[in-house]
Amino acid sequence: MQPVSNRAVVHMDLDSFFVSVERKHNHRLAGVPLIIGGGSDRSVVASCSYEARRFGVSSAMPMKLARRLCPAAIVIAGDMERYTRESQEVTEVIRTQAPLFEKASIDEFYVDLSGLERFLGTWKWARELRQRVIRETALPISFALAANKMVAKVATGEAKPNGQKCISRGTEAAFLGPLPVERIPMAGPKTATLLSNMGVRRIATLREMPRQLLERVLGKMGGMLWQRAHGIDDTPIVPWSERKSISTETTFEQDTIDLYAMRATLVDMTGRVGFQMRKEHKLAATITVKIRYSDFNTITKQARIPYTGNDRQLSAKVLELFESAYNRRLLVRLLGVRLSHFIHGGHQISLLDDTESQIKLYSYIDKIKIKYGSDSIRPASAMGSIY
DNA sequence: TCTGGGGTCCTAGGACCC
DNA sequence: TCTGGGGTCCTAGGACCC
Repeated sequence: MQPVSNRAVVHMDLDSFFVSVERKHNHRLAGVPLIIGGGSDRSVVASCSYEARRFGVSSAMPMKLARRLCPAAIVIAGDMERYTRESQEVTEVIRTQAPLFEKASIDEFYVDLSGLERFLGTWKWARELRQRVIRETALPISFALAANKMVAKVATGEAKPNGQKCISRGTEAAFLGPLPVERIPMAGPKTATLLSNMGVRRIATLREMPRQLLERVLGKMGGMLWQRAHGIDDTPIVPWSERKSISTETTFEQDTIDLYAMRATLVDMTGRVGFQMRKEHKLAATITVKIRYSDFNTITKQARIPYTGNDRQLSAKVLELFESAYNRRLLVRLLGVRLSHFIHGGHQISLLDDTESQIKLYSYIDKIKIKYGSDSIRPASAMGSIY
């Protein structure tokens, strides 16, 4: 017998969030095809309005192509700081109402209403929360209510834009059945192609597959897909989790073989991730350097280091990793730096390498960055950086 | 039409230890 | 003397999400 889930989960998703924020502040943008994305030739679409989608524009599409598909579209660079602020406002509205919620991304939330069903109507509660968000933030939002996160998320996708949906207990399989498999979260293009080659396109068909077969072909993912196809998902609502890595990447305007520029860019990026890490009172034990060549081949080189928050030590290791990884005499498209394996620690612990005066100097530099912005000060070695 | 940037999690092989 | 088996850590790569 199937264990009966008694959970009640609401998934809420702001409709084309970046577009909605822009329209909120400029009413002339209403009703027209609108694309948010970088101005560079190499950037991609971050968000687009439904009017633009009608021309075939979609998220993550190269801007070049998007402009060609919809030449009439208004293109806006976008302002992540503003989006983050507006997202925070929505979060606060939900916080005042929800007993337990998870912020899953800048525009997505899960609320756990398990156990409250006997005391209040969850559907009514969720509808009222949605109306409150719309009223207090002037941003359109959709939601779905279901027995678990996965079904709720899929249902929100079906409710969009500006809609709401309830999948009542026991009807999960019937709801999911006709949908294409890629509608299941975590079933991306690769998995969808693989399943399609096995003759599986709809979730109902996936459900008929022997679980062992899926596990053989897709490993852990296979078992999870099989469960999800049946509407089963027991992942909990997690209110907060500490981030496990800090990274940054730069795609050059034009591919380069200029070693001086590449090294300077790496030092500059290391300074930025290092600064962010210290702001969060973390120290890293792993550094990863990423190189993407012009042919899109991508390699990463990672190394364990003694816990540090020191830019000089981080940069030295980054450059060392780069030298050992950069072995093709080929144009480079992208460079990346990532810090991970953190421990909590407000100050330097690498006393062997850091004199007291150096520690003071570095904390002074960070204070300047906090006051005047992280670009206000940088080492001379990052001066050739091509931003 | 050549494909951003910031993340998470999984896999597989090798090193190393007992 | 030609060879165990389990556990854990590390590295590289890849799929996926927003």
